[in-house]
Amino acid sequence: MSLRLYNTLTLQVQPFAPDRDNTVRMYTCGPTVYDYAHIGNFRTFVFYDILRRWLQASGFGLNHVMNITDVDDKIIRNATAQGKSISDYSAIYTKAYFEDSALLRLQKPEHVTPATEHIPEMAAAIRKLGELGYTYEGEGSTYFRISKFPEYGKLSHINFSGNRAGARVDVDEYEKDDARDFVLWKAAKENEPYWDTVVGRGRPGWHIECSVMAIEYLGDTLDLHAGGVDLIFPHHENEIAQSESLTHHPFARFWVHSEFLLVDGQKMSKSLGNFHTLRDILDKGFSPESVRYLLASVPYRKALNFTFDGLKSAATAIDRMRNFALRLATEPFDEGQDAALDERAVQATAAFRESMDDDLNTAEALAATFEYVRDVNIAMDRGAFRTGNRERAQEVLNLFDSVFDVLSTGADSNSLADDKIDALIEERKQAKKSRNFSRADEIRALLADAGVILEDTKDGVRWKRK
RNA sequence: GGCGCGGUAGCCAAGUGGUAAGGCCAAGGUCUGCAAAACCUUUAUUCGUCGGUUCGAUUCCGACCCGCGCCUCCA
Repeated sequence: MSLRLYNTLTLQVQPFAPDRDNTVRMYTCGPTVYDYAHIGNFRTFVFYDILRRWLQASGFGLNHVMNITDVDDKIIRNATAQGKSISDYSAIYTKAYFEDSALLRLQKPEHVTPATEHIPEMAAAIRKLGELGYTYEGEGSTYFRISKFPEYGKLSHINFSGNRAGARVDVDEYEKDDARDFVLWKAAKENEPYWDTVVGRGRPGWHIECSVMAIEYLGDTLDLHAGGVDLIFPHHENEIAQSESLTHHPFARFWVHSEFLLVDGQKMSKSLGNFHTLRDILDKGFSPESVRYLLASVPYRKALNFTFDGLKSAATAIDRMRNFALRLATEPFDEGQDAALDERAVQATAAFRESMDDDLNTAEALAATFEYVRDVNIAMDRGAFRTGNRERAQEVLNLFDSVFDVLSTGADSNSLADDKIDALIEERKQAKKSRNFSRADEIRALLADAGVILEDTKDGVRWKRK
């Protein structure tokens, strides 16, 4: 079987493949850079990364666009409060976002597109929508008239009949004809940043940036559009309305959405005191790999309950996997090749692939990997594992790590050079030989302080960095 | 009120109309100068509750209870 994904548009799991030339045209809703991204944001961003990696593992090329929302009410408010320009302000958090992303080993999309670098294109699109009769103006702002788009609600599966109200609902602090209508262009207000464009002086509404940048970089129809479930309505519904009114083509073939992250069973909020940024978590001594593993281990369509116990558990699980990788790399196995063990590796690979193909079932893929690790550990213990089995075993690990990417350590190998470590291990070996165990333990402790852990095995000493 | 999701061992969590993956934690054991690592054994006769369909349901249907999300900015 090949990759199947749950499509919010159809409410079904469907076979996924790009529409043409084997390249997936995908768009994901990126961060709004008004503050440090929190762990909930990263749940979704890690999901994008897992999706990217599995699309690549499935043999597809990738053309992935992610926006950076660098102009919005919160950015303006915070920048103003600090006496900064919005670009100076948002630059701080854009930079922080990419630092955090690198720590979490998130692959960078082929195109990262800041909204403020595409204002003229947005204005042009809004003007075109106006020419096509989809918009109206009020007090210098431009709105999208939902009543002109009969399919509105097809993504969120909301039936809007009888829900018209006609009341003027003040949502974006501007007046609208219909509660569902949304703002495409906001008229400049006192003391707010603005752009002079073909649709007047002001700034873009939120939704238009995604439509315009997606179409500019990827064409009228995307293969895949992703985001968090909270964006289904109204954001993605609005994107569809704008885009399809503009191009008269389906905007995206697949819509995939990641579920929410809860903290200690509750929605994360600053008032509950359960609001965590990645930085906060790392400051408590957890590794970025642990965070990545935890966020990736729960399938994306299930709500993920984040706890620090869960993080500890993730760290231990990673250790188990790393210990296995170390053993595979360093233990001197007997010559030969065990056919059954190679077969076991092939089977593990197939199980892993089948799980990931099944709507990215990471929990099951993990189980397939751990079962394999246990079986091979057993084989190693009883001497059945041979040098000739290394290659296939390594392939299993490589496949696992091509998705989860947690095996390599954070690499602060500046602490102690390898040859220094080897020298100390040699000294300890001599100490042990002369039964000077206190010196041997001293060396172990010394290395431990430097983040190096020694393991005595029947085949000699091996070491790893913590 | 409308729409949707979920309730599986101490915790996280997969899964199926045929009798419960995996990870973490805990206890005991093998190995070991010590410490690790690894392995073994033990830990849900049971899958929110109550009914129904069925030879058989955790898996299908209904009702109920509980938790959560969206409907307004939000990953």
